[in-house]
Amino acid sequence: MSITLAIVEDLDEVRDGLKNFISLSSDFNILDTFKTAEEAVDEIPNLQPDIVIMDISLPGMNGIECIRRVKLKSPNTQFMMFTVYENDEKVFEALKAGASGYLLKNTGLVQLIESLKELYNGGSPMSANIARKLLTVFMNTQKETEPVESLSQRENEVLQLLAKGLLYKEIADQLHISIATVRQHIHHIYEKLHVQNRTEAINKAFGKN
Amino acid sequence: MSITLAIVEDLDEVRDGLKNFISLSSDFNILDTFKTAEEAVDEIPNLQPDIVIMDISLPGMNGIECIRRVKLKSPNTQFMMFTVYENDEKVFEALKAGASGYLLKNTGLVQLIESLKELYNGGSPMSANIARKLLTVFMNTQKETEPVESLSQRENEVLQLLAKGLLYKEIADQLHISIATVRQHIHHIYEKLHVQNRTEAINKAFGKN
DNA sequence: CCCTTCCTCTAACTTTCGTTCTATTGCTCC
DNA sequence: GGAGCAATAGAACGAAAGTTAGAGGAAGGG
Repeated sequence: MSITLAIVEDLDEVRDGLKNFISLSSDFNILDTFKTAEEAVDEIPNLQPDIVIMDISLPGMNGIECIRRVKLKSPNTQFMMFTVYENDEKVFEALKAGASGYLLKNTGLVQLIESLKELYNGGSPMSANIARKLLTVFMNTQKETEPVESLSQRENEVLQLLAKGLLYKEIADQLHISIATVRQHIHHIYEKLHVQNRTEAINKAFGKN
Repeated sequence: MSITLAIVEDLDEVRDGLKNFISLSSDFNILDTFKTAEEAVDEIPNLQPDIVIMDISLPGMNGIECIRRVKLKSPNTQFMMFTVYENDEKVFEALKAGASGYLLKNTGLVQLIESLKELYNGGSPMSANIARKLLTVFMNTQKETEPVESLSQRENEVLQLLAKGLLYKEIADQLHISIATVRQHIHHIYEKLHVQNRTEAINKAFGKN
């Protein structure tokens, strides 16, 4: 019941170092290693490994695009990023592409072994710095709705019609009030929701984001 | 330059075990330990520790509520959850309350020491299972709405930005094209969707109504 | 090679949106 | 019996949105 692996890493020392160290453990079986994303995309679907250890910076196609392509033909394979990249863009792009683990290259080899097992068992091992980035995004999406002063009855009615895409004039006619009043209500709605226009108000009011 | 700590944990063996083990390291200075959240809420603000190790299940007030209250009066303190709870609700509640680290109690003490240092240095160490939960939420929030067919690739891109409430100018900047072109695309979008304005287009494209 | 589609752009509009200021009425709360 | 708020409204103005007409380049199919 050993865990099958593939490694994609262009630097010879790193690739060989990983291979040699991991091979010491009987829990793992390294099926193959690759120097380029292109080779990996061609071959990994034939191997269907449990886990691919993936670098980001590779000559030609990068590791993130490599994940996208391999994943299509090897859907049960999990990807462990192992890279020096720590900037938000790369991290989030890799995770969106389908990486389930993300370790920085300063991670110890013993820790890497442990993390591979955790990944195999359904966890998402990641360096603390990476996890913090993810947590920050989480906090931003989950942050409690700030004390938005609730809209008045009339303002809610206007908002409903506004969300349908009606013109101010149509809203005015439907509610039997003047356009000037509609403008007033809408202005208040925008103030209370802290937005600048119709679309933002709709998104905010009906939790789209 | 040792890291100051407080521990909130009701079980004597666990609390003492943590205290004794961590005390072996000169990197840490345990200021005090607490058996209940109530005591912690009263005393921790006076201590202003760098980190609080927090259990969730406590007699009386639970650890999550305890974080919320302590955080108000000790804003620079970071919270490391150390608990057996692994269900989504507790995990997310704790993170939302302000925990920056989350370790399950099966974590080794050596690993805990390491994680405390990472937390102090701005990371968010968390058990792989916890990170996976966070990653799952991330993936759900990041998935894009599927493209509306009949619209061209470019028109779909414009529509996505349009739906966020961006100004024409902002859309133009983001796509690196002129405002005039944005107008063209949007005009075509409206034609194809048989609508007259932004809001109707959004409703039609993303089956609101 | 022509035809079509897509993407890009200029230019000159009209219409609608959104802001700001002011003001009246009616209601409630203390 | 003010103080405060919700709803109403007019007026004037700048800022966006949306329309229309025309045109060129790139890509792909018949």
